[in-house]
Amino acid sequence: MNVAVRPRVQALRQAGEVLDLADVTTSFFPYSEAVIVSYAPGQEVVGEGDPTDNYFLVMRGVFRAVKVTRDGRRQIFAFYMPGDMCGLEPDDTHGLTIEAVNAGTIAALSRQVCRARMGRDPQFNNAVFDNVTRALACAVDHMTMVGRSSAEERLAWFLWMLGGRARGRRPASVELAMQRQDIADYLGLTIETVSRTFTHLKAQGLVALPTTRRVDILRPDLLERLASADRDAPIRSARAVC
Amino acid sequence: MNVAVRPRVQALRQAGEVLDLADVTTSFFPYSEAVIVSYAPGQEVVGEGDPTDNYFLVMRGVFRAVKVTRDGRRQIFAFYMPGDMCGLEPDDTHGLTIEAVNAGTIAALSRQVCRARMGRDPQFNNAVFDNVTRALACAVDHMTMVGRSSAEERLAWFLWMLGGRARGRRPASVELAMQRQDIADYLGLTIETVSRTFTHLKAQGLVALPTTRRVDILRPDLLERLASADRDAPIRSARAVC
DNA sequence: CGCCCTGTTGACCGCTCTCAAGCGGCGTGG
DNA sequence: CCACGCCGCTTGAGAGCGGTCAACAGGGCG
Repeated sequence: MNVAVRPRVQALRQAGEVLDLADVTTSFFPYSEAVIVSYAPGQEVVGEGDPTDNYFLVMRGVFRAVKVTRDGRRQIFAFYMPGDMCGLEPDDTHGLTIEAVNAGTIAALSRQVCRARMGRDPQFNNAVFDNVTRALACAVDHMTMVGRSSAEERLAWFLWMLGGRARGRRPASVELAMQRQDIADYLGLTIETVSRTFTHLKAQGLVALPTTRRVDILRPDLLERLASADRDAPIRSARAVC
Repeated sequence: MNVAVRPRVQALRQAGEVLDLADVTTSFFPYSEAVIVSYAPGQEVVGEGDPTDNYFLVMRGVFRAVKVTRDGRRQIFAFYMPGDMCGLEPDDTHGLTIEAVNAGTIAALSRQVCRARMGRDPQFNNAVFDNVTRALACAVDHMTMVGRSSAEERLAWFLWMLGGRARGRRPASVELAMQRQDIADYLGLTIETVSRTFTHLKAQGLVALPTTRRVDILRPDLLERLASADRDAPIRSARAVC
């Protein structure tokens, strides 16, 4: 585990590896004590039940928020990408486990310092508040999918959402940072159903899979139609925390 | 629709109709312009797509946050009780419809004034921030149930959660403010499955239903075990009533 | 080459949905 | 007072989607 302090933030920013939102937020860190930590794939940032000492800001890579029941059932609540904040809990222990999906870097912010800063700095407070309400809005869509949609619709929505999070225009191809089990646990399905549904989408000509981790979107129109069980909703901001 | 202003808050507080949390929050309203509105059962507070002009604080009654797809599928994201804030959206339109489940009263707070006040008043900011992160934490459990549990587990969890929201000790009996369709849409089930599952829980002796709207919890131990999505857990003592 | 890990495919089963009928409380009106 | 209709809820029969269990495929790597 690679631990460093402040200068790392500058280095990452100068390297252009950090997205805008992270950039905006990190501009507030000189006042607190951000600890930058790098994680290997699968490594745990915090576990369920750990004390809520820190809030986290993703700098690089993809992280996942996981809830595991005692008998082993697993639900992924969100994937966090650069610029996303996570670990904001109401109580003094974490209700979720946060893990690195692949190699990534996270900034740990003292919860206490963070809260104090929120009280003093409206701009920072707004950024955090916006992040949390955005996470809530995303959870609404996520839950509607998990609760009310077919496997095909869920996967289409997932791919559509990933495409929407890219910078700039919606890409014709999305990279899957996570493996099938993570997708299944995010969508409330089994790994077999995810696999079969990919096959089905391929057979219909909606997507192609040059590799297991890359999805070419051949028919964005049809994919979107499947994805939007709610077609009236305006397309959410591409930066939504999902 | 009954509209009044500030004095109504005082009246309600003096009448003891408002819970502590609402009370704490309303103490900040003299500085903003709270508009108190009463709603009849089923009445809409805001609809999906409406501009995000206000945040809302439930004063009395139960409200629901609903997402409806074009083809009529319905998912309830949350039930709000006195003291809960809702309508906090990141963007300038609501992503959810908020409706009264039964007769209730809500305080509408100008979003702009509210945000400004959050920037100036750390105590108010903390109250709001706590409310939002709590909503997130609740969504995690909710999603885990919808995504990974059987109908029986979902309903058990729902009843267990309602019991946990009561003031003081966990009650032996809970009142269902909402009808079966709302429970179904909250849990991602159909009304028939909810009904059958109630029957099943009755047959097992876990609960009794003196009326369709009241549930006596006869075996809290077994209900909790079902609710905690832990099929492997040993059966706890029948006398372990919280 | 052979092992391991991830992903795919197949066969079968069961939970929940769908469609449909029946029930019971309550308000209305004769 | 009872008859009637409405609405919310329950119950039943049958079907289908996705879960479960199991075998297989393919790529990476020692």
